Amino acid sequence: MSEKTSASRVHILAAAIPLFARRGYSGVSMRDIARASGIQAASLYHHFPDKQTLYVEAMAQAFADKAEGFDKALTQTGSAEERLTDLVLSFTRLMSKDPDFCALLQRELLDGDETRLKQLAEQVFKQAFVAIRGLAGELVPGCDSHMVAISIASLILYHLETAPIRPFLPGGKVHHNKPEVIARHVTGLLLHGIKGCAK
Amino acid sequence: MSEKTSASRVHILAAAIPLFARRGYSGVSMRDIARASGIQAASLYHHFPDKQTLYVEAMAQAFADKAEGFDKALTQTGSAEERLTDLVLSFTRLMSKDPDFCALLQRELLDGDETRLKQLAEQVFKQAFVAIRGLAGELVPGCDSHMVAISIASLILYHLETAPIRPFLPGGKVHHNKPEVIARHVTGLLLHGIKGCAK
DNA sequence: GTCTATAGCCGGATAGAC
DNA sequence: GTCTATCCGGCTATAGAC
Repeated sequence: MSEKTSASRVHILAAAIPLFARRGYSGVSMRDIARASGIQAASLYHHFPDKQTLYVEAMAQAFADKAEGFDKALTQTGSAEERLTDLVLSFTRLMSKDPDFCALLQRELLDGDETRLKQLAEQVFKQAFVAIRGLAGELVPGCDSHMVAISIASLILYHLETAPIRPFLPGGKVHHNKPEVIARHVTGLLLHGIKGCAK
Repeated sequence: MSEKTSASRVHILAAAIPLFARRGYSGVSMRDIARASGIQAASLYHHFPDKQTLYVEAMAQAFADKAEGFDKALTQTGSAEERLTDLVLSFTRLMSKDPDFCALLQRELLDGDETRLKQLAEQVFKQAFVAIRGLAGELVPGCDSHMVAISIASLILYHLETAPIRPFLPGGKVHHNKPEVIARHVTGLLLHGIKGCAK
C-alpha cells in the first residue's frame, strides 16, 4: 500500500468531502474536519502538509470515485435514440444520488483555478464527454457536438441544482425532483424540442 | 432620502458585490470590503450592524438591479417562435454581460437559506419566469411549463457557467462564449431538439 | 460619519511528549 | 500516528475620540 491509500488518509478525506461540498473551502476549518473525522486538528498535519493540499486531495478522491460510475453508465446498446435515452437516465440517477458531488462540481466551476479545472476535465469528464459527443454526432451529423454535450449536461444538472429554489417558482411540484421525471423531460426536449415536452 | 439609499451605503455595497461574487461570503472579510470601498473596517459598522446584514443587502442590491433588466427583456412582439428567439438572445446577452450576477446566483443556489431563495424567486425571477412559462404554454399547450422554463434557463446559464472548464473539454472553441452563438444553439435546440443544432 | 485602538475569538500551522 | 499545548495572525465587532 502506498502512502496515498493509508486508512487514516482515506478516512479524513471521506469526512472532509461532505463538509467542503456543503460549506466550500473557506467555510470549513481544519478543526471542523478534525471534529468530523474524530481526530485532533494537529494530527491532520501528519497526513497532509496544509489545508490546500487536503482540499485538493479530497476533490481528487471525490472525483475519482465518480469517474468510475460514469464509465459504467456509458456501456449502452441499441439505436442511437435508445442509447441517448438510457444515458440521460443513467446520468440523472447518478447525479441525483450524489448531491455532494454536484455541489463540489459547482464550487469548482466557481472557484477552481486552471490546474484543477484541467484535471477535472481530463480525469473525470473527458471519457463521458467524448461518448456523449460521439452520440450527438451520430444523431445529428455535422452538428456542433461540443455544444450539444454541454447542453445535455446543463439540462440534467440544472434541474438538480435549482431544486432548492423551484418550490418558490410558479408551477414547482415535488415530483420535479425525481430523476425519472427529469430524465424523461430532458430526453423529450433533446429528441423533439419543447414539442417533445407535451404530456 | 431614507437611510436605505445613503451615498456611503450604496458605495459600500457596490464595492462588496464583486468581492462576494468572486470569493463567496466566507472568502471575503470586512477588511477586504473596507479596502475596496476606501474606508476603515470599523466604519462599515456605522452603516450595517454586522457582516451577515451587509451581505444580504448587497445581494438585495445586486438582484434588484437585475430584475429591472429582466423586465425590459420581456417586452417582445411577433409570433411565439419569434418571441422565444428574441427572449433567449436578450437573456443570454444580459447574463453574459454580468458574470458577477451569474456567480452570485450560483452561490445563492448552493448556500442560500430558504428565506433568501424565496426572496430571490419572488422579487427577481418571478416575473420573467411567468412570462417564459406563458410562452412555453403557448408553444406547446399542455406541457409542463415549469420544467420547460427551468430548461431554458439551464441551457443559457450553464453554457456561461462552464466557460472556464470548456477549453479543456474536446471541441471547445473560443466562439462558444459569444452570447449570439449560445443563443442560436439554445433556440435551435428548444424549437427542434438536437436536430435543430445541425449546421 | 469616519477615524484609531483594541478586545476577544478563531483560523492555520508547529513543537514536542508519548 | 495521535495527542496536548501553543504561537501568531486575521477575523468580527466594539469603544470612544474627533
